[in-house]
Amino acid sequence: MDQKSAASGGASVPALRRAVAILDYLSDRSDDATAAQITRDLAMPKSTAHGLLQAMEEMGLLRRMPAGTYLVGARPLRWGANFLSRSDLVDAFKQYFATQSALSDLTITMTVLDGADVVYIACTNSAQPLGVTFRPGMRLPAPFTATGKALLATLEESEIDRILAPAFPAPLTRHSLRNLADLKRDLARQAARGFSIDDGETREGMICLGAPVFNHEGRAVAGLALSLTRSEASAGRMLDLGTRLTEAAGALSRKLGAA
Amino acid sequence: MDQKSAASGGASVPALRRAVAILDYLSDRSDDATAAQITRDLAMPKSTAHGLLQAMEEMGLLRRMPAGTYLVGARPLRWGANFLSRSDLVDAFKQYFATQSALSDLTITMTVLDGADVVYIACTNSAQPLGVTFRPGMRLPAPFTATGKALLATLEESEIDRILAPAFPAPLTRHSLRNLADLKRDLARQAARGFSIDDGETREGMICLGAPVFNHEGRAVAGLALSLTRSEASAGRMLDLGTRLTEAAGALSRKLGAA
DNA sequence: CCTGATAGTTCAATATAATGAACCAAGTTC
DNA sequence: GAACTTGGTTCATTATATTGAACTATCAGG
Repeated sequence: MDQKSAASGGASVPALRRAVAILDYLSDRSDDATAAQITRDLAMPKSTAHGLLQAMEEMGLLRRMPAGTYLVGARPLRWGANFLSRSDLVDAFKQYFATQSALSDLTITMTVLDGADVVYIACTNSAQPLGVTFRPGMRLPAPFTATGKALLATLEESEIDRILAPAFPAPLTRHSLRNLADLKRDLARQAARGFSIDDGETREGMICLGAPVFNHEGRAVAGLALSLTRSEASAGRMLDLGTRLTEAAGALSRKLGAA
Repeated sequence: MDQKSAASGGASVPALRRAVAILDYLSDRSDDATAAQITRDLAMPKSTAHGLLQAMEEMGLLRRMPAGTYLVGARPLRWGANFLSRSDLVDAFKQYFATQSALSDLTITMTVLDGADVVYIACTNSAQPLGVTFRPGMRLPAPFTATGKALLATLEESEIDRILAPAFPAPLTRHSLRNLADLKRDLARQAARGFSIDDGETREGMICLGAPVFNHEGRAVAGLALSLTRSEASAGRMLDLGTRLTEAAGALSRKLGAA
């Protein structure tokens, strides 16, 4: 997607950057890629790609199929697992929503903030198709998502500026907020309302309600959201769901030791 | 754990190797690590570690806590998720065992082969403690696990030699098989029996039964196992569970399109 | 308050990895 | 079947990242 050119100081470590780019590239595709495609699409010298792919395969970062195409390997799995196990968030999520029949068969997601993106760490996908199927590991720009807004709203304004001022993300739909000023207005409305709303900003026709989950230190550590189609979203239903959502977020926060 | 010194040709890409080592190191620990610890334990030059950690944090591979310690970052999550979503294995596993009350509250695991290791991709952990809690992303040497043996048994002998002849893994317990010849004898017994057994080879006091899952091409793509404590494992129970396990493996194989 | 030790940062020299060009293999088209 | 295209491999050169050493900051103890 981007390749911010190490504006700050420090070493460049180009091999590592390239490797990360390859893994991201493969994770974006739904099929496997040949060495030539990778070389072309990522615009690297042929021999560089060659050596790198070989090394990455040897390390288990990549898997070479019999046909000679490449797939993401098994090694990163444990890193991702470690990231998830570092918090009780996912466990708390699963436990809580296993017992909430009123919210069953809804699309509910939990994310954490990573730079200007939210990363999905737990999801229950409803049977009703939304145009998006949420999966752990997915990322979306925080300003266009309900969870992202819920999380951003808990930050100091200076912090928001630090994260988003350098580059506001490109819009995903024609409803996506366009700049920092719009976002701040939206966050203010959210404060008055009690939960955040993403109305078609991520995906045309999808509405999401979001609320933050706090840990024992009172820091917002995750965003909780539920998603539905525009046609399901009557004003009354949304108010009801918004209440249930903030309750759920409160319950999860208490589970994590928040006051 | 190991750092096979690129015996084959190709570029070394030391920065990448170092980064992978750091991520592995952090994934092995249950707490976060300071820059100095990483530098020391991984025996890198101070300034190298400094630059690398900085770059890795910037890329989202690492997360720097307020205290200055490092944790695995969010970026690898999507790679792991992509690896899992590349097959229907995990979905098939969850669907199948959601409907099997006879096997409920058992510790059941599914792995794939990655070099000489098995990598756990799906797990249900029983309430009874086994001394190990299986988690996706975990890896263990294939010759000491029931799933690993089940998978190795489906390979040509030449393939087994290619994988294990260079270096047979170090034993985990005093029951762990010691060499390739022992392993091959064990695989022969398994063929006669219909499922594989790990009797305390992974963990003292834990017994696992394993069977392979085949895909539509007839290739063994995953190993399925159930684990119990030695005291739970009467001969009769094991035979019963072994039968159920092979049934489950067959059902999963059919779900994946195997004949 | 001073001293010593430990952690973190900077920078220039050099060992090292990235790369362009040439080479080989395999498959396609006319 | 010959010429062409495309994908994959090798290797010497050079640009560049790694690293040792010097430096600063922070902290604990006497």
